[in-house]
Amino acid sequence: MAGAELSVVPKQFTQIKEPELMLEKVLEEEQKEDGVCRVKGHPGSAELEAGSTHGALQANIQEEELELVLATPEDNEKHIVTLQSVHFTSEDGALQELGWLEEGQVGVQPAGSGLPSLVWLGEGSQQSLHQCVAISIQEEVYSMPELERLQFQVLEENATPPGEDSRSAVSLAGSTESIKLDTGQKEEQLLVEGGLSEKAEEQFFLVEARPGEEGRDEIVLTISNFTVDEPETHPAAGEAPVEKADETHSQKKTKEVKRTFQCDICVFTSSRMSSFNRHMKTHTSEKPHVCHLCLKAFRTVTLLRNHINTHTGTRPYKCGDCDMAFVTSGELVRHRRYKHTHEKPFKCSMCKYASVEASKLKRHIRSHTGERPFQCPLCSYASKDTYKLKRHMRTHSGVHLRNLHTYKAAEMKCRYCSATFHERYALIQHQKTHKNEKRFKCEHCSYACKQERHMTVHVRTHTGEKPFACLSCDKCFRQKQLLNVHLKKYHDTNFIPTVYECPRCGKGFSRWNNMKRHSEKCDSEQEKPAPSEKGRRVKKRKPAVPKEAATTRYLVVNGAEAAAEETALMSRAPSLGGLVPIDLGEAAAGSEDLDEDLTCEMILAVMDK
DNA sequence: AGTTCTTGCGCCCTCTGCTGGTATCGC
DNA sequence: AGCGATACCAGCAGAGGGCGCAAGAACT
Repeated sequence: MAGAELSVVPKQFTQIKEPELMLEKVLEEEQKEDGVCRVKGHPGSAELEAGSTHGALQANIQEEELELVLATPEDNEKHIVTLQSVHFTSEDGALQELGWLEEGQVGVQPAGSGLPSLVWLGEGSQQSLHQCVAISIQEEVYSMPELERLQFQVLEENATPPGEDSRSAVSLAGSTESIKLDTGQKEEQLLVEGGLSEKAEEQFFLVEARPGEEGRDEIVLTISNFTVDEPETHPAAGEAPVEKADETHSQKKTKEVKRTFQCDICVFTSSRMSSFNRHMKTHTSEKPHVCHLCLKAFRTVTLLRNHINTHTGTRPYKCGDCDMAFVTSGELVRHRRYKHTHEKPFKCSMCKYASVEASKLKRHIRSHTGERPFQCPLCSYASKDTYKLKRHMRTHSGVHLRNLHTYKAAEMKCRYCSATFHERYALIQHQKTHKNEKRFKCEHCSYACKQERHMTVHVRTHTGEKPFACLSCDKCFRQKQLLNVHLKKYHDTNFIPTVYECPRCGKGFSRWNNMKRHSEKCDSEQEKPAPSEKGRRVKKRKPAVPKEAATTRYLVVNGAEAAAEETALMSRAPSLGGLVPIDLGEAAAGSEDLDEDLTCEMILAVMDK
């Protein structure tokens, strides 16, 4: 922005911490015939001009007023303007002394005015199609938490109705999150005044608050015009901006005065009154549409109709290629993609994966990024989706047994039979009886198993089938995993076999249990065990990796609740050394929950500590 | 205002690979 | 009988398929 000169308190870009601090200034706009929008502002005297590939940008600052002139380009396409800031310096105090800044304000200050520039105007960034304003605020002026409520005055394009300022209120829920800044509250007021018709549309702004450059105590607010960020015209990262194919459409879009209906109860916003009204019903218990068959009530006719279809079995959308039928057309389309057309519109950019649904692609991408947003509250495990976490939580079920014993008023039905239960534990125990059913029985022997795949493998022991052949030698295997082990062991030159060494004699073994068995014998040969240890039953537990001196250490606490608390704490902080909390009192009482060898381990651990 | 299309979330399932424990086999 | 290797079994977790449903967006 060479040559730009402004000296003004540009309150059009003023942010005010609280509503009562809001400037009483109202922007005056003049709609000029040549499509130039003049915005009258505040004292100053300077003039800024900049050429732009999209059009001319002018900011005329005269005494007592600032005029920012946005000259539309020849093709009337909305040009892209980027305002970038420089930082408050130690001289911001001087600015306040000069009356340019009220305390807690951020002003726009032209470069080259002899005072430190606060914001300069730049032509459209080549990297972005967003119309945006970036403002940096020194943290001494605002801290992130203070940015809870800001008031912006935004220069509107010439379509803004005269007399309507575009001040917008925004609440920053999170200091580092992108949020929508909208004019909804203002419009709500205008609606009361009858100033806007319902057809008027909102203008979205995206406000991002983030810390500034490293080493600088600043906050950078970037205010982006949402309306120009059309997905169809938004270039992918790394691509040069492309001219909009439908300029008339985009121009219309950007020139419309938009508004938003914002829910006071949740974060919901909508551009349509009808959607807003429908949403608001979700916050009420009003369910005027009652099913005549079961008296269940619903908010909308459509929901009731879908519900009644579950009674009647009505599924109007029938698949032409199979017997499936669905309540909605969308379900049918999705079904056809899955089962018949195999159309997968959502393609992964990192691999060949494609999916029918966007959510599946989103889930898939986590396998590339390693993102695991779903953290287990009891251990370090984190999952990529909710179901896996839910499945994982079953492994903690023995710790949380008491939670399973709450009486539930609603009956819980067994998924395998017609039995019902009011206690979750009883249900789970019952379902286990189904789970342990060995439904798959061998035709050739008495072997039975729970899973079909195991039966498939077992049957091969009768047929002699070994479908997994090694390509490097003639060996064949009944199981793929055995082939894999073989390949690693005999044909993979990089394969380093795991060796478990006997801690007594150092002899190596390929399997931990063999080493363990050897070690016990080696132990008894080399040193006679103490009488107390002689009768000790060896507790079986999973060997740690590596297998060197895998001794479990116990943290002895007093009371079961304390033990549970410590367990939770330890699981969240593996760095604490993997201590296993255990209730000494319960152990001493000889609880059935603690076997004798565990007690011995515990005592050893106490001695160790 | 009603209807239809689209989107997103959640739930549950299967398939698969890996790993560990146990049983069995062969030397 | 002892020992090592192999076979078998089972559980957990990763990945993905398929569907139900609510709600937003678009259309009539």
